[in-house]
Amino acid sequence: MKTDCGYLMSQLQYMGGRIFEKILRDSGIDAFTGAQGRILYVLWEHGSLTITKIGKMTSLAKSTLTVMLDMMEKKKLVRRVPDPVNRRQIHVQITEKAKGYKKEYDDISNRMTELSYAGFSDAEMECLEGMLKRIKRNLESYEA
Amino acid sequence: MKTDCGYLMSQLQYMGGRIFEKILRDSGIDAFTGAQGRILYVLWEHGSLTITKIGKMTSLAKSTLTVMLDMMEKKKLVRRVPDPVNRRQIHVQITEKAKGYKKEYDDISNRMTELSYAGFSDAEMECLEGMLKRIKRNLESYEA
DNA sequence: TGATAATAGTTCTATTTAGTATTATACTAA
DNA sequence: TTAGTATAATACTAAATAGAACTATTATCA
Repeated sequence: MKTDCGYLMSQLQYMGGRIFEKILRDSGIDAFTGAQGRILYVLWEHGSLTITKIGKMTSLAKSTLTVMLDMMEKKKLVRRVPDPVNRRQIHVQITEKAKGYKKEYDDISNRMTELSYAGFSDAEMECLEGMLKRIKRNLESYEA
Repeated sequence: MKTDCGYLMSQLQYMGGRIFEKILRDSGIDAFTGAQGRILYVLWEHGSLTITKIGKMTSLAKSTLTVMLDMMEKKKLVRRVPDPVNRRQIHVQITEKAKGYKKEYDDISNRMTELSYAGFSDAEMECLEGMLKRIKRNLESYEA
């Protein structure tokens, strides 16, 4: 079947990204960007993770993360701690400073959600989320 | 309602982008990239468009398009033609060379669709597409 | 054990994306 | 008609993203 879903999702990504960055800045947050927020998102949840795990959870490539984490370390949002046992691994720890931004970020995420899914019923949102998860599984099994 | 749809869509974007680029390269196409393909997509349809219109159709910022079109012009995929009447406007024309890639691109798009939406019924795809369009309208009315 | 493979991260390079400021042109209204 | 505003595109800067090649470490197994 012919569909434009892929194209539509790109567009939502561009627009949504611009809007999110703007709301962040309008809220006076200059400590981190939207992209950095997506990495913090998994660290707010887990506190400390290896880079490989962050890659799995965010779906970002590892070379992307090296760069992002460099920046975030410079801004004291995260800390790299080598694993004493497996010396190949680096644990990325979230700092107290970054923990302090969680609430504000959640508020902005919620605003973004309200704005994006205006007019959606709960059932529709669940339906959408379910389908996105299925697509994710499809892509993951292809990439693997 | 709490949802992860935004986060999920970012992830699909990252994974899907990597996969698409890889399929492009594995298909022997090095004349353009996935991002450039999204711009060609609207030009294959319309032949010639002003930069502002390409921005509207792709949802890309105009400063993004200046750079992308520079590259695509260098690769002879498009041509910039000033409007003789309104001298502020530039018409971006697709070249014969770029037209020749349409079929291959469509084939790859179709493969990407099959892979992404494996297990989806036609009704589900239409449902998804409808919801994405609604989100797009919501974001557009916010950005305006 | 020692060779080889696998894993974890980084570096380097190139592309993509967008905000802000700027230039040039067109439109509008006093 | 000209002053002010809106529109169209570019220039400049900075960040985000990923592939390929690399280093270092750990695991495997003949």
